[in-house]
Amino acid sequence: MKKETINSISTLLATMSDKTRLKIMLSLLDDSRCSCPCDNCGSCSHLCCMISKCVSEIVIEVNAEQSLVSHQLKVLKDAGIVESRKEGNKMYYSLKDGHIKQLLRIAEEHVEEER
Amino acid sequence: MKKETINSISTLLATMSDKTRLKIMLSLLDDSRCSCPCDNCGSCSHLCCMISKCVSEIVIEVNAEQSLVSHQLKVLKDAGIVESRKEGNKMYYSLKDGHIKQLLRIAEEHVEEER
DNA sequence: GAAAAATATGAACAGATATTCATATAATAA
DNA sequence: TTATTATATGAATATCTGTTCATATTTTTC
Repeated sequence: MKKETINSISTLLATMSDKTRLKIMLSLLDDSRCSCPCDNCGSCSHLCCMISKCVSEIVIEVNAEQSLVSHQLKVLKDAGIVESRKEGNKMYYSLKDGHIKQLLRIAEEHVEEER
Repeated sequence: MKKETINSISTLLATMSDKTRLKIMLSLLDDSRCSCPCDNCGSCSHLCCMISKCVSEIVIEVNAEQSLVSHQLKVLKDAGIVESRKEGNKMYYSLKDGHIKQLLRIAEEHVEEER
């Protein structure tokens, strides 16, 4: 495997491992609002199941300071994990692709089986 | 999601994100010696595809100091990512389950698509 | 235009951890 | 028994980074 690939995987996993960022990602794949017809929303990786939330919503859900959430959203965006769109003075963030969802699901499976 | 689960996922991903440990894990899922009949060894998560290598083999493959490899193998073992068995004065390590293989494969897919 | 709301950013600090060096332990060989 | 090989471990250091605080920027509302 190429050195560059190893570096990228390392960065991806390190970025995903922080607790604050983990909570942010999990709040972005919460499918409570999802209307995806796949009947499998909890575990699928369809982009249509990716919801978007503005910063202040995320701040409430992860129960962290606004500046911290903004800092970490920037880290997630720079890592290519989330994307954003502006609407008025609000900024909406969402997971960028289904791989993140898959990674989180498998990681959860793993730790659940470990106990 | 439970706080404890989030903590465990965080620890798992942080443990996997270190470059030295990543190289160790990748060397343990290298399937060049695998004789699995599944015809899908590169991407399957069968335990029969998990090979085991002794410390000195790993040291050569990841090109790191012996003490560093031993330190990181301990971290991986404590995290439940690898398991070990002793044979004479050699210690053989292998990946503990298929989830790690899946996580690495999806992470690799993700970073390859990003470029 | 001024105030308020929403978000971003810079600097500083504290805590964590990867790496190295030296050395210890354990098993094998001579 | 002594030497050698294989692995593990403890301590120290240096680097990295998550968090906080203060403040800046941008948009909306009054």
